[in-house]
Amino acid sequence: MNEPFQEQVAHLRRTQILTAAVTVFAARGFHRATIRDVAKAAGVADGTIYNYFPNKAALLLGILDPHNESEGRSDPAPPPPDAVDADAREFFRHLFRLRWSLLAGDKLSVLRVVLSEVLVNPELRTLYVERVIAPTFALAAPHLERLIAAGRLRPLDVPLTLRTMTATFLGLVTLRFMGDQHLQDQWDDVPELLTTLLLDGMLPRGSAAPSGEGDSHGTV
Amino acid sequence: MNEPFQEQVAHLRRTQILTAAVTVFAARGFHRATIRDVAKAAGVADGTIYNYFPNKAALLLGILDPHNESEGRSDPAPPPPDAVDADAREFFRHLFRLRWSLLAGDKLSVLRVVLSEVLVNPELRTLYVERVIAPTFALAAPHLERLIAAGRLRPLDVPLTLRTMTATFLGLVTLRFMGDQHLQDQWDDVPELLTTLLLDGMLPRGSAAPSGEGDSHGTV
Amino acid sequence: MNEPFQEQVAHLRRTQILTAAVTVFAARGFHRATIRDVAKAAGVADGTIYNYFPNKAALLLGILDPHNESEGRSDPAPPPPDAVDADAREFFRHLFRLRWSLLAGDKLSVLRVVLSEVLVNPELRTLYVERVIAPTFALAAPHLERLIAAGRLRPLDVPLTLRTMTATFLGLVTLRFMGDQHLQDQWDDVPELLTTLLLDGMLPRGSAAPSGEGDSHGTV
Amino acid sequence: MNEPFQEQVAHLRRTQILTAAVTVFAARGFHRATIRDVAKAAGVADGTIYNYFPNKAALLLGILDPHNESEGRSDPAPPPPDAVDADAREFFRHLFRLRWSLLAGDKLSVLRVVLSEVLVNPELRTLYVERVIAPTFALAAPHLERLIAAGRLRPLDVPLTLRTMTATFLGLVTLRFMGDQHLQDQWDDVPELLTTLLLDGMLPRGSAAPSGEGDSHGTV
DNA sequence: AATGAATGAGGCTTCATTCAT
DNA sequence: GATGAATGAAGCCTCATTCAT
Repeated sequence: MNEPFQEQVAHLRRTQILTAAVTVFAARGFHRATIRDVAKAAGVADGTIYNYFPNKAALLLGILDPHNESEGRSDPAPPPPDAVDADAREFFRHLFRLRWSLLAGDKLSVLRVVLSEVLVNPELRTLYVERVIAPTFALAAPHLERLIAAGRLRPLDVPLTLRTMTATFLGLVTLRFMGDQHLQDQWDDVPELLTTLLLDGMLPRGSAAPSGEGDSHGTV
Repeated sequence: MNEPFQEQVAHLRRTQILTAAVTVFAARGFHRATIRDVAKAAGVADGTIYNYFPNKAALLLGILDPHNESEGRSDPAPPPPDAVDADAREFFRHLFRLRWSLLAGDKLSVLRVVLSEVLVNPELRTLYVERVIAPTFALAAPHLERLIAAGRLRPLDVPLTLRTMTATFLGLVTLRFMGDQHLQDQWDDVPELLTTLLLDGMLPRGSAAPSGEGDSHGTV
Repeated sequence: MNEPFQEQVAHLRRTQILTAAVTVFAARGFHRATIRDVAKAAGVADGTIYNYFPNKAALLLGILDPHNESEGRSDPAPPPPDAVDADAREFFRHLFRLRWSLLAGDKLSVLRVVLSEVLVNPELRTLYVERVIAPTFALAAPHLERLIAAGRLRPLDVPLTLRTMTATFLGLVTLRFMGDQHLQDQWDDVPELLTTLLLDGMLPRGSAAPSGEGDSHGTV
Repeated sequence: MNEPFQEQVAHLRRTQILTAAVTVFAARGFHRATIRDVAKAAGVADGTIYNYFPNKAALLLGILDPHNESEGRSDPAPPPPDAVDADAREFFRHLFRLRWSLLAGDKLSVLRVVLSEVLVNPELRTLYVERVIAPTFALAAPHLERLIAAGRLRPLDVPLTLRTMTATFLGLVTLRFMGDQHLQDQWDDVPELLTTLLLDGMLPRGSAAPSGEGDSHGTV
């Protein structure tokens, strides 16, 4: 009866520390940030952190764990118009906008640090794939498949296409991290651009199809 | 008469150290790698490294400097079929394949470390943008513009499109670094996929155009 | 209630480290002494020192700071017979003896190191002048001036005379540091000698005055 | 026949290196100065220095060795009016002025470094005493003794008085090194001041003698 | 004898982690 | 559980010295 209370306190302390870690890591990067930095930002003593996390790396892992979300963000979020019925274009526009909107402020800074470390730290990498990448794929794949089945999309290699789309997101964020001015300026236009680009391609409307059979699309 | 010799020796030593750095950084990451690691891998004493580089970070910078390429690779490379005349599709296919082929073995490992550090190290970031990203854009932009002018591509926001394409590359590499099995298996199919995806989009051939004119999608 | 205790402990630790530093610096000199030496002498770990001092040089500065005196020595010290009324000779005798007595044991060893470093380290130099030299001048000047005003001393260039007197002290200490046997043997006679020398000069009593007019001393 | 030539070359090289060492040590201090600094200033390679000096410390020793004087300075110098006959005052005035004039520019800077190191380096200390201090005493003592014997000076403890005088010089230089403004401004007045102060003392002319017995000095 | 690249011991300092209070 | 001082391993870098050329 009392335990739940204790647990809640503990949970809050964990969250408090993780929040501080997010801030500090975002500001200084994982390696430059010290445990003391995090402790100060969290308003606790250095040692306290070790009551909740076995070591510094665990803070990074903790950040990735949705279980530790600071607020009970309704993660599922406004689910995309789960719609085969809807326009495919509308579906992707929603999807992209949603993803984009999730990348605000702190999230973006964290992503920078996580990406940086994920590239180089196998343990974190595994976790990141498990916790973030794989679920994303798992979530999106059925949609794609249904859209294809419904003929609203070309027959695509679903896994590879998903990866490409995800890659484009990751890459755009990366480029922005690198200080790209264009991206910074037109950041909010990106989802729209992506929608068009991915759905319609770069060729002029009405151009030849891939292996360009003259009539293949005339009938559509 | 003697100087050139000494210079060559020095250049070789530099290269020797950089090569070792590449290996070590690739294996352990920049932060986990110690100067001693690099020195050992290079077969020199710790101090020797500092005869050629002012500090550890300079090793990373050195890796980025094409001036330090181990072999005098004819960097210009087989220039893409500089062709408005050619098929746009052919152009991109070449471009993608070329870029892809440049990302072999060592290069890939280096990219991992560089990316990781670039995300978090402002100095390196600047250098990377200057040395790698910006030149890439500068090189590709005219091609895109000409293709658009020739009506072989839709009127696109060139800078943003370039960034998206680059981003997709970066992102795919990143995903592969994360151990993605699909990408690993089908790595060589990626250029072809990209060509199709970017040129034709995901919609079925003959589908509606971007902002849908009157009838084109009325049937949907 | 508890804080004062912690503070006291911290103060003690500081003192403990400074004391060790004094010993080690005195024995090995500042440059030859390592942080590890000091740490061992203080019975703490290397890192602990950095909880109390930002760097090695700060140890030296700390030594100069009277705030860190190991014992709460009643610094004001037996003030010299603040006496114009008293014999000028008596005044200086007291002054010299006092100064001399302050240069005992540890103090002397510290002075050696400090002097050595002060000569060459601008930062320390500034601090030393501020903390030690200037106060000494400020303290002594009024006395001299009063004695002169009272006609007990010749009209002297007070600042320059003060500097000369201080210089003589510094120089004697320096010579002793150089191992001079005579000084070592007659160390305790120095104050008396100085008193006589400075007050009466080296000329035989009754000799000509500076600009030596024949009769000026005939009356003596 | 050739050897003398070789020797001369070697001597010149030695001198060249020592001169550079003087400059560099004066500018950066002994510890902050590196062998490379000296080598560069001398226009030779690092290793060359070790053909002439066994180690870095030897450079400092070499500086003290009059054998290595850059130019054949007429060291004996305009010997003071070796004069019992002369006025004692004149003798000291000359002496002080001479010593003072020797402390110009480079010499002063070197003294700073040497003093600093002498205080802390036993080997150098010994050498300095042997080469500089002792000879000074040896040179001056007879003069003092003769002056005393001639009744031109009070009966003084010659060794101790000499040390005091030397000390005053050392100390004044030290104070100047510490940046004392007064000394810097009135540097050239110092010899005169010293002459007066040491000969006549600080008491007003005609004041009481040391332990002031009326007649005690009438007989001198 | 001159060179200067190579050496590698050693220094200062940082900081993740521990643990007595 | 919380604290934060203490710890000490480890890293980067300097630089006196050596030695092959």
